[in-house]
Amino acid sequence: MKDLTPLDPLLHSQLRLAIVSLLMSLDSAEFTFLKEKTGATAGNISVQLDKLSTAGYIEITKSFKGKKPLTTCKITKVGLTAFEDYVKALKNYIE
Amino acid sequence: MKDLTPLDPLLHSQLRLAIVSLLMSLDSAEFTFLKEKTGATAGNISVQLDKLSTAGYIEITKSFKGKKPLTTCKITKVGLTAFEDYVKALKNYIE
DNA sequence: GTTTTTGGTTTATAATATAAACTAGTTTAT
DNA sequence: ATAAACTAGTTTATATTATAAACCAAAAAC
Repeated sequence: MKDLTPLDPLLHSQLRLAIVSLLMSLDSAEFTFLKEKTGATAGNISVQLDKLSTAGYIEITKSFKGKKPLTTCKITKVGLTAFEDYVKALKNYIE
Repeated sequence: MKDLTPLDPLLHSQLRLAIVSLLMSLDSAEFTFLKEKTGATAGNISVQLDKLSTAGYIEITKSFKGKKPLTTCKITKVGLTAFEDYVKALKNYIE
């Protein structure tokens, strides 16, 4: 019957899922790009990136674009696997 | 490109999603059954059923099985549509 | 008849998401 | 040259949500 394996709480969040979803198809993205695409506030994004980074799901690189700070994000192997597992688990709920 | 339409927060919750997922395939379920299947505490389920019911996603019927109280849940048309919409939106995130 | 179990609800607490306020620096206009 | 406004974020406070603990009424077991 239905397998209701708990869903990774780190990914089962509107904004973090949106971010990781974008990173899955882009491989690398800038902070401002994520802000635009998700429509979330900068503060919210900052917090969620921190959580994903702390969990090792993404890697954050800080540099400069000209003179302005530039935050770039990239999904890690760990994040990729976590996402795939999440999707697999989720499908049991929605199919 | 990716359509990150916000996910219905009422459904995007581990436990409520599990409950609605079960109701989708069962059409009707008892409180104790949901408790068993989800592994959640009775209090948690009680609260989440209330929220789903208030939103009109499920219909709750209170009766008696012999002499014991019996709470039965059934998904409504509104709930069914909401679930379908949720799944549709979600697929943009995970596919 | 009192203890335990069943089937819940209510309420308190912990976790999470979100936005508001702030920082540090840059560009623009005066 | 300097004040005003903007960029790119971070930190912190608040609102929301999830969850569990405590509770209640009735029934069943002892």
